[in-house]
Amino acid sequence: MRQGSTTLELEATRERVLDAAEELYYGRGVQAVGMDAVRTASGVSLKRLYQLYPSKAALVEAYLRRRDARLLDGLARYVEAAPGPPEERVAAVFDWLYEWFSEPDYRGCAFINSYGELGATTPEVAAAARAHKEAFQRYLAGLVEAADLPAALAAQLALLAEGAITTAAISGTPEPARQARAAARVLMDAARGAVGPPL
Amino acid sequence: MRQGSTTLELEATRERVLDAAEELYYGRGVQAVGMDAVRTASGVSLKRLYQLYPSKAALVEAYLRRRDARLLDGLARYVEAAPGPPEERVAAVFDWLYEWFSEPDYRGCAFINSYGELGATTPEVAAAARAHKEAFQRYLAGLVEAADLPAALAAQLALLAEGAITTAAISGTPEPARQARAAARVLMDAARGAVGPPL
DNA sequence: AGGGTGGGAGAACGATAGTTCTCGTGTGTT
DNA sequence: AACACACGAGAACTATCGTTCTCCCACCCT
Repeated sequence: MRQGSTTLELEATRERVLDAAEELYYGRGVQAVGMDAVRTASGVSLKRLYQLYPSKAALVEAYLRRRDARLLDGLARYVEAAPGPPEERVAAVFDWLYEWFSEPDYRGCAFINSYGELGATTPEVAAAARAHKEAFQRYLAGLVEAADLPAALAAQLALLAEGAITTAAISGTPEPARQARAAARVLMDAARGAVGPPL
Repeated sequence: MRQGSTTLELEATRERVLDAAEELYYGRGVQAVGMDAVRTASGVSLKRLYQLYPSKAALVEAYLRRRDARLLDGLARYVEAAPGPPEERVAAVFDWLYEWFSEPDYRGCAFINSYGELGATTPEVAAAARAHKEAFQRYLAGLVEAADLPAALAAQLALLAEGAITTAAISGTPEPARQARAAARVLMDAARGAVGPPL
């Protein structure tokens, strides 16, 4: 424990590793990326890498955990900054999606991708995907409630968002965010028009 | 070309191989399944396997091609059998989804899963996913047009369906099909109410 | 009946990946 | 100044996988 081993530097190295891992895993898929690629991209030696994360599985878990937190934080910050009535905040979710889809390296939802790749063989990955989607739904449900809209609307809006996420990835255009936003507005208006039944 | 080599038997063996490959690839992910597992599951020797499909990539392509055809055929047959006005056929799409999601081994859309796993490294897989989703959208667009609904509705209904597909996979329940169906009906009603603008 | 051919089982081969080990070097401590 | 430790670079080890090869048996035709 001489030099470079302060807790702070350790944490900074962890971040560097996660930065590299995230870009590689998200961009190419988890299985397609070896530990050596993470080492090269991060500039952290294999030895230190395995000190920080005792196995690739642990690194993958950390990648998903951080991505979950960052995505939801980013969404919340974006929505919080959106002006207008609560209903407008719900619509802002889809604007956020549009910006996300427009990023040049957009390749869909890391959790859905990981689920398809590893969900069947690695229960932790399946659990991470479930947790992430549940957290997203909870957040949406909060917005829906704040807008005084029926609770059942949240699940429907989530479906639109999820559909937009995969459709944008596969088709390669951010347009699905717009279509989802328009559909969301129709659903909200309809729910407003008749508060009780139409679900 | 003696025995067992008639074109018919060849085709039957191909189907056996594809049956095994489909179950394994869909259930565990493509990368997680080796050629040896396909050989064991199908009972077809490695030599014959490589005669029928010259590489794993070729087998994967055949798997996706057949799955594409079967899914869309199954959907079309289901919808065609649905009684009622054209609008009811659109709703039937979501009933079909519900049945699909209820299958015990349901694990989401093979194309989305393959895209997440291999789309970045294997352009053929990305293309297959795109083609499949486009075909699905085209089919939906046909139903929407037959129901005299605005064309833009098709994309929105597709988003609901896609969202339901991944949400049902990750959450493990078929409920998203119901929620999507309800939302679809609201969208259709709204489009009917005001034929031109609300898109 | 006998030989040649097709086919099956599984070994073999080369590549890749996850993980660990070795070696050399530089640095802080005594 | 010398030692001890930590670290980086990369080899090494093991397992797995895609693909091919070898060996052998059984069958069909003459």
